Amino acid sequence: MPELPEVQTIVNDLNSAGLTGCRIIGARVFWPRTIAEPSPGAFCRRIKGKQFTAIDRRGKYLVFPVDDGATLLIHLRMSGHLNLVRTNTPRTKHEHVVIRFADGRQLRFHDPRKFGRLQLVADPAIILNRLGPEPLSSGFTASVLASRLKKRRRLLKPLLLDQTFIAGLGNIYVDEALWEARLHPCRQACGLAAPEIKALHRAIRRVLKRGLKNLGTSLGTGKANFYSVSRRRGRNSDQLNVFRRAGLACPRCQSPIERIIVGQRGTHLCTKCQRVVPGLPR
DNA sequence: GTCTATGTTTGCGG
DNA sequence: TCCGCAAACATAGA
Repeated sequence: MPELPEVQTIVNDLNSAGLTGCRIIGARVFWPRTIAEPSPGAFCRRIKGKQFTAIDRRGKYLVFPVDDGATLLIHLRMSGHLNLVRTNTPRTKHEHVVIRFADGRQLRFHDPRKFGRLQLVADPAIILNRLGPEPLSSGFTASVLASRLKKRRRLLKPLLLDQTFIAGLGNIYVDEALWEARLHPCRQACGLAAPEIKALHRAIRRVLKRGLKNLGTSLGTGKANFYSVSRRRGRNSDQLNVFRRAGLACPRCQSPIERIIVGQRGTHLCTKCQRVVPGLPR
């Protein structure tokens, strides 16, 4: 669920809360598998007495450099949330890891589906360098995208979801970007014409910036939905043009949005605006 | 009550 | 290289 705009919103919230520089007085783990490395016991011992020197993001990872040189990486996967609460707040059912700070606050990792992971590593680059370019960085130009697309024969949808191709996109923003760029999710990456690549580049950046401006996308009322720190909702769902809108009118041409499966993922598109073979009727 | 789908990532087999 | 599938889980919605 949390994609780049949602993760960045959480990072911003944690920074506003002034979490960097707070002394960590201890940690507790209630679901061991949530700690990918080291062991839960070692994790608690090593983080105790330290502090975060910054809070950052790379792709969908939250990145917390620790003052002893290690780095805490958090990946929220499907249903992870972070709650920042006072010490005396009762622990809720799905809060699997609690990090206690000297100022009486706690950062709690809440994750009903238990897919999310925390890892404390010596060298985060080993993990983060695998990721593709940051789509909102200045280095991510249309020509960078073009040269990467040219080398790949895969379909656009699964390729854009591949974090080693481009970092931070998930199902929501890929569908939105492809609609915005008028590209069918089943187009082959190496088959795009130059103007189409430019349109895709613009669309990716536009939908991510819009998501960020709206503090992320929160859908419905479900518990497995995106909330920023301490359950604050984003309002980007109002801005979605196709995602979870099957049967509703395409905002551009009024024909109904369809939902198909591409690469085993639910995919939303307008088959009138987004043609597999451009120029030809579907 | 039962069944299905789910916004992520990884690893496997073909 | 690329694809499909399963697994890690809980919950919402039909």
